[in-house]
Amino acid sequence: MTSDERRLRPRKQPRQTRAELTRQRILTAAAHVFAEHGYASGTTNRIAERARISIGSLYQYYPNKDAILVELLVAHLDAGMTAVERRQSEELPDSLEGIIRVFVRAAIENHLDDPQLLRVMVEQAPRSGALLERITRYERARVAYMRDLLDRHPETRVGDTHTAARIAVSTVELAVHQLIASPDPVDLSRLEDELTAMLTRYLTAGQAPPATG
Amino acid sequence: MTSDERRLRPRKQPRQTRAELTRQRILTAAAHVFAEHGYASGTTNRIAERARISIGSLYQYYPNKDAILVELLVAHLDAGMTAVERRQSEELPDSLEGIIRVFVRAAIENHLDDPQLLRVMVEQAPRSGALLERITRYERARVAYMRDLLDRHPETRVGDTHTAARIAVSTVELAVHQLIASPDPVDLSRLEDELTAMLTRYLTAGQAPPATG
DNA sequence: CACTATTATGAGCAATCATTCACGTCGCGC
DNA sequence: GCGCGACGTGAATGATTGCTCATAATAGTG
Repeated sequence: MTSDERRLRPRKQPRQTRAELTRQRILTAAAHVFAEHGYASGTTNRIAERARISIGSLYQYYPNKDAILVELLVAHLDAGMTAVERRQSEELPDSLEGIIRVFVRAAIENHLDDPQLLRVMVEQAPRSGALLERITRYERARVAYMRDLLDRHPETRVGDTHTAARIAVSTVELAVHQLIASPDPVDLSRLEDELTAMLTRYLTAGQAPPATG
Repeated sequence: MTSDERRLRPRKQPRQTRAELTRQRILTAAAHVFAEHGYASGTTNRIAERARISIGSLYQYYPNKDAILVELLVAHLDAGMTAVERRQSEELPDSLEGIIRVFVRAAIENHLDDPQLLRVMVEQAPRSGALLERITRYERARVAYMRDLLDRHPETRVGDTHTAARIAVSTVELAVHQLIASPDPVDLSRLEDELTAMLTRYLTAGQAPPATG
């Protein structure tokens, strides 16, 4: 067990259902509070108040404030990864455009949940070693997955699939994030179409797939 | 004068050169401190210490901590806007690709300065009314400028130039930001080429410009 | 030099926050 | 129903922070 893990893990494993419930109350309360006040002003006391538990109980399950945000973030990252993988294996699109569209759609849906919270998690999360490493690992996994898709697909027309994958992953993630959280949000289906078009044309070097009206 | 401006403007107009120098010391010190510690931990006392002035002097010129970051950010935004406009009028590229490339290059150069500080400014800046409105205004100006270019250019092949401009501006800004600040930064000239290619193919619907090898 | 406006100082205030700990309350096996 | 460990409580603590204000130093002017 690293010192980081000791600093982020729950201090106590719940043994009664009562305890598990309290843990959950804390998490949902924290999600609301962070989304509304940001990380710095999302105080542990506010979280406890919203969860209707005492501040002491909060510290029974989370050793410090960071650990709460980390748990929320990890849950979100996990959800994102599994969603992409599940959908890719479910929908099995043929064309590269279809594959890209699945990616884009997954990203959009992943951001609909609670854009405010997401913003806080991505931008204001404490950049401590453990979390940073975790995020980097997810990022790499996504890029590797994308690169693999590109390498296998015959429509791909880019020289360096690694760089292309990085650009594609970043672009989807960030553009969706930004344009949904914007004060004047774009139309979602249009966003999906445009991003899909942009990336597809980029990755296929603008060559239309064979036999398409 | 709005209440926001009263809250962000310097408390006192410098009348002696000594004062102007102090203001400048504060700004540069703040840039370093924010870049190194982030906004929350970049305390006013630390800034004063780094600037080698007393904390009291700092508050002679900035009514509060937010105002310092705002001044840094506004300076950056101004530099970005004028750089794009200047270069567009200097280089006068014909093809849409050339125009896009100028955009991309300007964005990249704008980010080379101090990526850490930029990150803090973009992500952790206080989302107070005045600043938010200011950022939004700049964003709109950039989008409008881009849209105008698209509307005028014969190679443009997108239906909704407004949405396309929003996506293009966001993509360039964010991807450059992310990929330069990454722990494993991409090669800059490659980034320029790839982003230019992606956007050009998107905006021209993948149709190569006439007479190009 | 003397006088005033401008600039500089830094100890200290008031507020906030994360976290602790000594003490209750509850659930469950016997 | 008793005893013990699991769970819950919240006033209190210690540290940090943004910012003020009474006072001192300095520059400009005659």
